[in-house]
Amino acid sequence: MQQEDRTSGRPRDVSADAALKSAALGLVRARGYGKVSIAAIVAAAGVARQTLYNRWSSKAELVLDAVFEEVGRYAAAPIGDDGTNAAEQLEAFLIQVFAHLEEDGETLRAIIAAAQEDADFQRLFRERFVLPREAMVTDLLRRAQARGEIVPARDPEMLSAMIHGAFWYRMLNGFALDKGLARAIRDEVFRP
Amino acid sequence: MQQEDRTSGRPRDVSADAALKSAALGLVRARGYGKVSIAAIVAAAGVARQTLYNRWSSKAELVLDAVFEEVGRYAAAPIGDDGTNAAEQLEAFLIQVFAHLEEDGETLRAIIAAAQEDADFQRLFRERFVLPREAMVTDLLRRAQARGEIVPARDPEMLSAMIHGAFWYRMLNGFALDKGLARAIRDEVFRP
DNA sequence: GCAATTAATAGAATGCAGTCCATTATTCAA
DNA sequence: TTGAATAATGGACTGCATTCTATTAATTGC
Repeated sequence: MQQEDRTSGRPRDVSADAALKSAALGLVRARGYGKVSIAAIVAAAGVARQTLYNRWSSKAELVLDAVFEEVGRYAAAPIGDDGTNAAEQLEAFLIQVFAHLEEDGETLRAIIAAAQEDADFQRLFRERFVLPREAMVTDLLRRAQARGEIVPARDPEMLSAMIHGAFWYRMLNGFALDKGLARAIRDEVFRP
Repeated sequence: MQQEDRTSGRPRDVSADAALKSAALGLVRARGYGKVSIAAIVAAAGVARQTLYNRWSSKAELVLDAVFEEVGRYAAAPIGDDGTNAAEQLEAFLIQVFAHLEEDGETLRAIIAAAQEDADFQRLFRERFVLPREAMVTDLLRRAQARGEIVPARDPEMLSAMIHGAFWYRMLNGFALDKGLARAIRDEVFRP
């Protein structure tokens, strides 16, 4: 989605944006990404096919916007530095993420797949979705390191990649993401 | 690919198998998975389209066979327990894997993508490719644990998932896999 | 009003994976 | 030699994402 202010010409129908995102969100959650066609989305939104492609350059981009605009709220704010220690914070974060992925995990897998087939989309997804979430964990670990809960020798960036990697790897290979996994990751990161 | 011994009927043309795998391997490495069509593969192999689908049920299955039959040799044998310690063994394993992925990383990414869109293929890929490689690292870590190089409290399975996860995550997000990454993973696993 | 500009629309066109079909080929068993 | 079984083949067919085209609609500056 790109915007630009023009001085002449017919203006964009702003309601089409919301109609398309809403249609995409509803259909993808109801039927699954692979079962939803562009034709179905534009029919549900009541717009022409080209209207979609005037705003997004692929189905994956639209769905990224639609599903993860709402999800942008989940874990969008940096993990709060509440009274608990970093181990508790990390486990709580993972439990929250896994709970959301019960709803949207199939869509996230489809989006990761789409990113492998389209370099532009890969970049968009990385900047808009992946890196911000990676940074949340990195920051959590850095703060913990500053407080002495993690020894200075460890590398928060590498740890964050290993944490995210662990559940991506499990998810992409068809395993469920449950509280046991959250606990196991926590225990490996904060080993005694 | 499934086999069955029959007592009558025209036998499979065994040369078609090799011709198809060879054509797929050459084309995918030369042009990239996404740029190679089924039509191009069967034309290069000199067989009819249906002949391919008599043997494999999708392009992804054929390419999995074609590319990773050869690669089955790379890191196929359990990591040798040579004189070195586990940290060295892990780093050497990762360097070897990353070197092979310089050639076939794009194909692996395409195969991971295909696995997200087809549950049957996901299972095949997991059993034939993912789990054996995961087990190699798990075994390495278990042996190291038995020798006392890793404290008993740590979980080799979780560690192995974090190790593989770390480079999958990096690879799927468009980052290069280099010796620096191998070293960083080693250092995090065998932290002082 | 009129020209220029950009959007929305319906529908056709393209390219590709995977399926279906009719025909021909090869083998085994009787 | 013939029939049953299965394979190979060429080509048609389906479903889908994405692009292209021609037409109509809404806007601004004159």
